[in-house]
Amino acid sequence: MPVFANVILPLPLDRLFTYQVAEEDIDALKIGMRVAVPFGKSKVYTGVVAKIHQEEPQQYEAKLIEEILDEKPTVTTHQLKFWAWIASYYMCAEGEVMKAALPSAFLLESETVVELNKKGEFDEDQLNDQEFLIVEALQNQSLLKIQEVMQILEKKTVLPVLNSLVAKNAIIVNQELYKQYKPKLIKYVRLANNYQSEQKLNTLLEELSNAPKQRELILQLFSLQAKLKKPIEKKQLAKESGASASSIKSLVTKGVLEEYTLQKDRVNYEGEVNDIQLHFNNEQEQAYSEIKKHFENNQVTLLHGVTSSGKTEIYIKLIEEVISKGKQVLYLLPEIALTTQLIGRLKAYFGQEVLVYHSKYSVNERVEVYKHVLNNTKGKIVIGARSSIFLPFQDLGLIVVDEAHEATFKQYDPAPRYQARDAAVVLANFFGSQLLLGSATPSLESFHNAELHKYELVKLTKRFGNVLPPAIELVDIKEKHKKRKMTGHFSDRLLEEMKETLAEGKQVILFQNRRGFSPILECNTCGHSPQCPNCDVSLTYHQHNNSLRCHYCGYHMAMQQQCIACGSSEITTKGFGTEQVETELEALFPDHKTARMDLDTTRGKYGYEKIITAFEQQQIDILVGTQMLTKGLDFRNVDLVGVMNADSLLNFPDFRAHERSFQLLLQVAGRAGRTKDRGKVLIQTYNPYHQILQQVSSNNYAEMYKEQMDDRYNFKYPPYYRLIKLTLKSRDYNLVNEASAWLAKALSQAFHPHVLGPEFPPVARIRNEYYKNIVVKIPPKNSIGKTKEYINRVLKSYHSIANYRKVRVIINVDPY
DNA sequence: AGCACGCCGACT
DNA sequence: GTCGGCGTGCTC
Repeated sequence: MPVFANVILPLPLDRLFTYQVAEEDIDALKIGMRVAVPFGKSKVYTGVVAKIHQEEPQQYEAKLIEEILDEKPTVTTHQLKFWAWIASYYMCAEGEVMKAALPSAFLLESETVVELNKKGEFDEDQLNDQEFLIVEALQNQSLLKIQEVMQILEKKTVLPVLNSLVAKNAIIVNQELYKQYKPKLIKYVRLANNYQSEQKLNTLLEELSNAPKQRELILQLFSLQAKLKKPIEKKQLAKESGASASSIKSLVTKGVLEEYTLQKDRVNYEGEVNDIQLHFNNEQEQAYSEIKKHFENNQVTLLHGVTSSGKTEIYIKLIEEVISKGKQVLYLLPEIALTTQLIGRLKAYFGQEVLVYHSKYSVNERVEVYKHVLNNTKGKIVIGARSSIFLPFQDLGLIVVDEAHEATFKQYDPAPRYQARDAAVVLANFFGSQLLLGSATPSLESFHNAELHKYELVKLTKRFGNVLPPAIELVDIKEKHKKRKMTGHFSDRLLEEMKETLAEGKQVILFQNRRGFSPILECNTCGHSPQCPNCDVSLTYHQHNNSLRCHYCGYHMAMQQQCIACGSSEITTKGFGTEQVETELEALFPDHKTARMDLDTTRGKYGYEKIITAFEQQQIDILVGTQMLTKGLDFRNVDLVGVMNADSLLNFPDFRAHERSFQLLLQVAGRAGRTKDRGKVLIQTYNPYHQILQQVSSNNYAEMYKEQMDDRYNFKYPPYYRLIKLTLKSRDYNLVNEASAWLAKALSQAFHPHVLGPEFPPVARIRNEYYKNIVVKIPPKNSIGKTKEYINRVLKSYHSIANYRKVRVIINVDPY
């Protein structure tokens, strides 16, 4: 009986593909293994086996699986089930989920390579110019990729040329898989067996008396061995002895030393493990036992604890208990908060048990973490960003979602557009594991769930060590402007407080939300401001390299001295960003060290850490930054936090703008006064009577919640209604309009009046592509599954209209 | 998504 | 006459 396998391929296609299993592979092949399969005319893809069966396909002849890439499954059945759920809920292909779920080193793609046909006889005279070029290139370089062939010939369609060469027996064309994951190999040295006895050794040292460097090397090797009591790295020996690599080499050639290699784990923790005792206060003790009680009933629990109320200690205690039972723990954090601070804390406590998984890790590092989790070999605790929900857990006992309100748990692009916090609930269900959502400012969705008793709620209302919450003061900059009390973007109040704080030797954080508030150029004469040629946005001014840039497509040009439209040289910058704040600071506080933390200054793997460390060690007095400042950072010496302008947050055109402003402002405020002294927060605004700002200043979550929920109810938004956003995109402006109008009308037939749009987004053109949005609102009583089914049906008929097919439709379920 | 196949305009 | 452009349809 022939055996077949359904394979998930890393493509945005809505189905699996069936391949035949070769006779000799039938016993070896298991569900969850990776296989290399031919696809189309020339491609080879890595796929994952989702099902093995004996139903022969009737419509086509199944191709054979080319190769099995695993000895045992890389993907667990839990994962396959989870992938299927994600694909169906977030309306995308399983292949897209697979791409997000597996480290890219696991998914090799084939590449066509060309080499000379050494066996074949051919006549060079029979080649035309192009063919000759290829043969000539192959004489210098044994392998050519298609890309390289294209470069040599300076054209795109190279296949006819290659085919002709194959026909003339000149070359052969092969499919080559990309290189696999590479283990990290370290070279070690040791004394050869012959010299292990003391007697032999003495003779050796005598022999080497006229080769002092080599003699020193041997002695150094011994002292290192005695000190470290573990294998000696070649590099380290060279460094310690000051000898060159060639001295080592000559000792190896003499047979005195032996070289050998060992595989080194990239994910190693070499720091110390401290025996830290957790001391709970009464409130923490209470919260902890409540959480435990809810967990016993398998309830998702929401921990609503004000900033620095000691949530982390509670997590640690819960984690400790779970791993002591031999189960695994997943600790989810928003990407941005994944800094050394928290990881350091957990590693100091749990040592080798901690694995870290996020996007700044290299492909190879991710493979190692993946394997450790799969085999349960090392580390029971995974700290990671949203994608770590896809790791191959065996026995997951607990998931902690920290800063659970954070929008970055939702993936925006590419598909799968999943919300890791929500998906974690499903994941926890699969494993029967406990789930804790932690936040100082829970999202309305989560809090609503707690109200409905879908989740249980546990509160921490006091800051740890009874530190008072920071005093929050609103500064009316409209009035300050009137009374001429502003210096640049600083009010007299802010300057006053800053001077006082700095005088006490304390630090200051200034927060400037860059979004929608970057400096743009404007001509005083005609009002023109330079636009991006590819996107519908104004270019923003970047002082550090004196250029104008587009944030969407990266287009940039030199700063203009004259207006492009009218030639006037009277140009001003409008709006302000972190850079400008920093410049003003340098003039206002020349004796204090300032630094800036935003996307520009934190590039690179350690950019972020450098600034944080410098600030921690108080080499920086004033730190200016964007959102990044708000996440999970713990600075002991900060007494003042200034928000340069709160209005840009509040005026953001989004139904969550108010909720998000509240969260952000309270998070920023939480950076102030984390120790004994009461911190101070100044929020500058044109609109101090705004209800959100009032609620922030009185730290009144309950009131904010009630008011926002009323709005959501009245305007039919989440958490009452669910949303699905469809975005249409094309280079053809008219076609986007036409196609989106058609789609909106088709959807309205079933969902009227709950279809919004089509509408252009605030930035309607990006990289020369036009965008238009349609939002479907799903009333609470309607089935989400049925709604999606219907949308899929509409999309099917949409795609059957040939003209509309070139307009891409992006589906975003529960958009943020 | 790729990638081949197929049908039309601008060049030797 | 061909080269090379993009539109169309398929991939087990």
